[in-house]
Amino acid sequence: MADLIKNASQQLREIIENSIAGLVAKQAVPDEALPTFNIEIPADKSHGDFAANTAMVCAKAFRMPPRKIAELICGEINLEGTPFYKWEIAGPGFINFFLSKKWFSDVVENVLDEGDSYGRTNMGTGKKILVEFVSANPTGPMHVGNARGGAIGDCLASVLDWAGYHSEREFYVNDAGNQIEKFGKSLSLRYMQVCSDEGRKICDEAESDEKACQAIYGEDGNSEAFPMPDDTYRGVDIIEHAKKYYDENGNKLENFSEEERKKALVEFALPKNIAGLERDLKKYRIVYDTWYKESKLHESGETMKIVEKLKETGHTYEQEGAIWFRATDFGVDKDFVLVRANGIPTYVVPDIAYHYDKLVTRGFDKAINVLGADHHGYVPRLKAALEALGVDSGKLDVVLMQMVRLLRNGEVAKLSKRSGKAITLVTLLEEIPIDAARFFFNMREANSQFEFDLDLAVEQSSQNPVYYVQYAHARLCSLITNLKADGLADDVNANLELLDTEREIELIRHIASLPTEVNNAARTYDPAKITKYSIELATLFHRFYDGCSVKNAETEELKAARFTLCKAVRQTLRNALTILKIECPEKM
RNA sequence: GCGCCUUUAACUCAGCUGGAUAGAGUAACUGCCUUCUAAGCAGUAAGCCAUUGGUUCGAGUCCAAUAAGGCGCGCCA
Repeated sequence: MADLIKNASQQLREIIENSIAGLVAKQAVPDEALPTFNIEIPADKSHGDFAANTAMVCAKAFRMPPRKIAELICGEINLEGTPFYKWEIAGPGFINFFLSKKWFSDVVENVLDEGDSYGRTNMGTGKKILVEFVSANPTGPMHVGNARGGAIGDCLASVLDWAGYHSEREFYVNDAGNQIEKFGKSLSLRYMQVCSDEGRKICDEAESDEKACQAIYGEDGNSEAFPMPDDTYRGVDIIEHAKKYYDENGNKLENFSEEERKKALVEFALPKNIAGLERDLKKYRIVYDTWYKESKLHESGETMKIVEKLKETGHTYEQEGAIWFRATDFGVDKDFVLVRANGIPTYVVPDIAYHYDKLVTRGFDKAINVLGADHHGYVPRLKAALEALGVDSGKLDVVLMQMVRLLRNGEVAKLSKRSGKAITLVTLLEEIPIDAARFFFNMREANSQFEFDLDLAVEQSSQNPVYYVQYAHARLCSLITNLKADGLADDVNANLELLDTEREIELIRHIASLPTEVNNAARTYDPAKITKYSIELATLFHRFYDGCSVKNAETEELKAARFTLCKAVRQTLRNALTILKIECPEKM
């Protein structure tokens, strides 16, 4: 798990600190506390591989001009035995350092040594993080927002894993509460329609089940043959469930009480829906460690226990028959209701119990929720309640994602091209490749509203970044295969210090930064950084390919060195794409 | 009304804890295939980093105000 960039940067810091200590000992500079200075990677490569702003931040404390300080520091430096071969004072007082050829050669070797685990770091020191994402309502199909949340959450969990955390994926199943009531009511009404003479007539006249649903739903999908009240789900999927139940069990529920009928239909349809969510997400390459059911919290009594616990904290009160939580005690602008006047808790209560379970009962060091931005108002409430319960609310982090707008022909697309129905996760994946979906949803950071160009995602051209990256991989594979066929041994012993043209150096430098980038992505909860990394790596490789022939290299030694570099590039690209769960085609 | 997010090239977006001349991809224009995959590469052009103040050696980055856009403020989830 070597991170050569981090190592070099740390060594550099020590070199500078030692140098200043030497100056202090000689009384060349005042014995002041050393201000914190930065070691950064300059954007402009002519400024070296690392730059230190030490001289500038010390100007005040040392009461000397920055360049003078820089000269003193450099006078004390001995680079022998370090990864650097020279320093240089530049600009207002930056000290720039240049990495030696040996260092670049070590990078390539290191990648090949570490293989499939190159890029992994131990930043997380095994801390347990639970990533909850999608958690779509099981009463209906997943929408495009869930598709984005799925890609982001899944890759985030993956990035955290690579950064040395123990990450788990979880789906919170809202299989209780009001929306399940609504689900039952909708199913019940649809079932009664199917049982009715008129409804069955419509079904019988239709040629297929799908047509039957369409007929009940209405020709244009809007005006329904049987109008449904406002507080019901009107999707075709509800009709399908009702009809399926009727086909399998007949009209036996017709004379049941409304409650019993709802119960039977929910028990029939809900598991099918949940299984459907699992199946569809799996197709999207998302596999959860846990499917956590809300109903479990009710059955075990945890929900009501949380209310009691909150009461004990003294931060609750009763008003108009309802139990309120005094969130204003925790800096939230409004109090909120925990238990309604009718005795039924609001959705927040099981949510509090659920997060208490994550952080206390199950002992995760961190819980991350990937949520739609429309839920942002709810986060401070949840945190306030956790604080009241003595849980450090800093352990709960939320990644908010903005809405996605799908574009087709430059216009906002609402309906699926194939089915003509609203675009769901499933219909989206029928329209565009899974690689493209996962890649595109991870091209932008979560907290930016973005436009998803459907035409571009299916396009098989250079304009489509996912193909651009995959093409680089295929090119590498073909190149490596050809060279092997040409007689190059897979384990050829190459002098990698021969790789010294600008394109080669740039490529190696970028290869070296994968561990750093993994850490950055984990620290900022932003897997899009890995997507960008892979695009950049592809660009640098294509540039290398164009400028440095491997097959026709000037010497056999150089050929072997470039061949080895190509293997390292392929390994690095594979690892980046593996984090994102994007396929690495060997041929295109 | 209160709160959160956003504002960088014609378009879509990067810009890590403040650093040197603000970057990429599209679109536009110009070149490069008898040579390892042209699904590629090189080049040109394109900017008052929304506006105004402040903090300091130094601001796209931090703070405040303003403007425009998105979202949230239920005994809905």
